[in-house]
Amino acid sequence: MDEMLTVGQVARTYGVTVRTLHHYDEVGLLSPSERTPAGYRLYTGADLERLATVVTYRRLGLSLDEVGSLLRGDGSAAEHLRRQRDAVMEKVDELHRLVDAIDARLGREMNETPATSEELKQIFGDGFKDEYRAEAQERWGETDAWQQSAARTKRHTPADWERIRAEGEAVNAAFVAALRSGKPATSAEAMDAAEAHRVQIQTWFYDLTHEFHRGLADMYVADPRFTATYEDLAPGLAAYVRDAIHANADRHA
Amino acid sequence: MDEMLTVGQVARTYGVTVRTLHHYDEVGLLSPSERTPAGYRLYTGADLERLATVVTYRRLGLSLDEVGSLLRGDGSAAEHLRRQRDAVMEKVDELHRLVDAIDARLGREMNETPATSEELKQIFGDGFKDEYRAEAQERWGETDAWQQSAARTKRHTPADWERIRAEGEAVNAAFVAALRSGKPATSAEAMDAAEAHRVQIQTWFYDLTHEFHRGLADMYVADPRFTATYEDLAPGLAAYVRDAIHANADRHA
DNA sequence: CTTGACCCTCACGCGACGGAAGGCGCCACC
DNA sequence: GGTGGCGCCTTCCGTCGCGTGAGGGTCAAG
Repeated sequence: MDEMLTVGQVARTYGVTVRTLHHYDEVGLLSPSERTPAGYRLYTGADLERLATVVTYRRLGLSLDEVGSLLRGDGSAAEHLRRQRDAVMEKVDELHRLVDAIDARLGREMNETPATSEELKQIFGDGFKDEYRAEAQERWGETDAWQQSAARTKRHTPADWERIRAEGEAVNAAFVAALRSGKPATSAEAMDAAEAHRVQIQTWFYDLTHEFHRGLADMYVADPRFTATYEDLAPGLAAYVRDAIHANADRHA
Repeated sequence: MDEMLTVGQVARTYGVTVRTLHHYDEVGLLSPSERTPAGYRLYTGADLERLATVVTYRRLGLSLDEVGSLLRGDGSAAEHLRRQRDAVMEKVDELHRLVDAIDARLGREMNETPATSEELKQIFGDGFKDEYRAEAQERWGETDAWQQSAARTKRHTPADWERIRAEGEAVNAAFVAALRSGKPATSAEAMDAAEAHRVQIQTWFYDLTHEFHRGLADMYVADPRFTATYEDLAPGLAAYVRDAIHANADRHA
């Protein structure tokens, strides 16, 4: 019943090393409740629960000290997590600025070498886009999503676009596969594809809530280009995708 | 002319500590080209360039070893920079996933513990979200337009879809032509293409007001499939189409 | 010639473990 | 009842990228 596990077993099942468990024991973060007469560490169910918490917190980048105080209960966990979240977001911003800096240097680097017509087209296109971006933002750029999207797409290279397109096709393929196999739009497969779709947008463009995702889904059925593309892939796919996205949003509500 | 700088000056201008420079010297990553008779480190312009590279690489979280091999490695500066850029983007993605994980955990923390007044405030703040959702529903939800569209698309034959697709391509071509010829998104050509787009949707799908057309336009920039498709046709086209539609809506207001 | 800012070289410390050494415990098989 | 092999124990030193002194030399200004 109350199976006790040794370090090795615990390490394997929780994806940490024995040394790490020793370390947690040393610093008093997680000491096994029992020992065999020979001194073997024995971890109880409660120990394992605690370990699970430690492992997840660690994956969020918290220090062992922070994890410790979280487990001792001083300071709400939510507060800690929000702080951590802020720190990560700040880092993201910093990296974005870094990308801008790299792009600037790349631009200078490219200018030293004679630009090919292809590159000129790129540069011209970018300049063009930026011009309208500025104007557009002045007039309509009030939504958060648009600003995020604009900021991020500016940094996408042609290679990025290619990758985005490829990823999009993969998501489409997943939808088609789910539909072809007769699974309903509320099936896990369909919803997973929907979630993948959402995550892709979130990764490359802007933070997409499930609610807003619903809006996109409706668009897919409503817009001819989109619908035609989907219907070309498989009849009924547009509506299927729409329903899958709604189902996925329900699932995450 | 060739001003040489001492550690302190270099440290200040590059935002690193003196100790860090000493360390880079110790490990042979960046040794100043010269020294004064008294042993003071003197950094030349070339040294500083190298340092700039080191600093940027380091900000990406690369180890000193990795930075070293990159600097020793045979590769053009542009190649370096592109690698650097990819690394940053990857890191950004990773951090985004981390934020997601933190958010998920935050959600669980909030649900498990009885809500304090502070948290209640947070939740009430999320009432914002409900408001947002109501607004989204109003804009994108189960309006007449969507129902109309859904009803109509069900009756479309494969031949219809093919025709819709062809018409859509024609509209796209009009947009591309306008963009390529250097016409602004507010030009008559661009706006006409936008109007053709609207009419097409109206005939095949549902009554599309200019106001609602704006919503579609924003989606073109916001959704990767659309954006990627448009960007494949011509860089900057997605934003161009969006702006043209808005301009057209302004014209008809 | 002193003052104070700057520079030098050791050299130890940290956080979160990795890894090896040297030895004991446990189980299976002969 | 040996014996081999694996797992466990503790101890201790190594790693990475520096921070932070200690103890002392250098340099320009007053």
